[in-house]
Amino acid sequence: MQNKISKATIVRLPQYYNCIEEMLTQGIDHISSSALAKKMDITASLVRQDFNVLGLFGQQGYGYPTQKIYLKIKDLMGINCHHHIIIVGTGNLGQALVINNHFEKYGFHIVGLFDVNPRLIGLEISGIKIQSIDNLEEFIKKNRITMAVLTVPENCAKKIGKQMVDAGIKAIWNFSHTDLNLPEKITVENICLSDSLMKLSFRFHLQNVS
Amino acid sequence: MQNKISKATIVRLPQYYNCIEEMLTQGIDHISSSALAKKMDITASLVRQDFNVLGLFGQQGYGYPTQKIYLKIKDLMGINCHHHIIIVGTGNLGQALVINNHFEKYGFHIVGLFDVNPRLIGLEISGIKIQSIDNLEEFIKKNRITMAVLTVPENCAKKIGKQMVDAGIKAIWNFSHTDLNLPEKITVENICLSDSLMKLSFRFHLQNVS
DNA sequence: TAGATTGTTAATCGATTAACAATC
DNA sequence: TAGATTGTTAATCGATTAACAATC
Repeated sequence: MQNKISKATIVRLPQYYNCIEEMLTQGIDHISSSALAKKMDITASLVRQDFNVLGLFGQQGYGYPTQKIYLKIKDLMGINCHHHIIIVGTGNLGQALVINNHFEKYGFHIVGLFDVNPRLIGLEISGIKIQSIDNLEEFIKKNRITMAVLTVPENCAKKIGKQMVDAGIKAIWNFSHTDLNLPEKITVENICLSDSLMKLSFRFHLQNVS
Repeated sequence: MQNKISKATIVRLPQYYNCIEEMLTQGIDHISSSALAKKMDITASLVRQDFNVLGLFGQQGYGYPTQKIYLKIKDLMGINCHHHIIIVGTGNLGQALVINNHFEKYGFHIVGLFDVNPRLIGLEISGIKIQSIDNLEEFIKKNRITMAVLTVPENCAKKIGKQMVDAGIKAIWNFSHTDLNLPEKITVENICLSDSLMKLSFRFHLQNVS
């Protein structure tokens, strides 16, 4: 099945998930590719192509069973089971992520917070104590943590990234504005806020100046 | 020139900017497409194609003049002049954005903060007072604000988005996890953190379970 | 001049859309 | 059965790569 799931399909996967979740809450128990496509603002053909490579199947003349497809996507994304994650860097952004806690909803349970700043170490956020980054490696190994959020400044991101991977981390949600240069088998998802802001600025400029 | 700058090219534009900025600080005054490509992990051909549609030109046998190209990209992205922006929603994420202030570096000057929460209204963050969202429309009109950051909860995002556009906002950096459904001429850049987290989870799952 | 590297056209690759037979 | 809609193949579209003549 996963012989060739394109990047473009992966981007749409969470969107399908959200869309179908909403339908479930509305009590809709089946949906056609064309109805889903309309809601997602894409073509029905693309929905069917995506579902095909993802191994999601429907029934001719009827459509796709909402509940079943929903659970299957959940399964594919690995958010049906609980993951333990840590957050490294508890500055403003790190703290905001902990407090907003979009994680729990998707099965990500925060089990550790780390920082270098002695003024933060020992503080509790949402009931979790901030530890010294000196404990990082030991903590990862001892608790067999595989997933981490990296919200440290640019200048130390590469170093800490490598440290974490050496200790056993396999996936990193990277908010530092730098490329971590890690081995290919490590899954890294970059969020570069300033790049996104510049994109906005460029598109705005193009519309309003040209 | 801007007859057809593809989405893919726009994504790379801030990356070119960062790359070339770094080179400038290193005192490199010209660069070939192949050297830049190597640094960006793309092909030299793609660099030249991108630069062509963007109107960035070099010299055969020599390459591209770093300084000139840098300033031209800055110009294209509209970050050579000062923009006044406002932040609507000063919860944890909004506050983190103000405090981290990635804005100023790119010429975005925060001139207003807004929230509904009476416990936040009147507080100052980085020297800027949080106002009631009731003042929002008047403030936008009076100060001719065209760009806004939207960091409010999902359930009120659409309403506030429309309000802002009616008052004169032309570009929105949208952190609420919802589609704003605004007219096409309004530039919207969405950041959906939970979608990004799900993408990470899926890719991780694919690597480590299959 | 000779070497390097651009600007640009043509070829390839990948992703989206269209079409339609299969079938619930 | 007739209508609806899938699953899948073929056609199109867009983006990337390769190639090379032009030229600094």
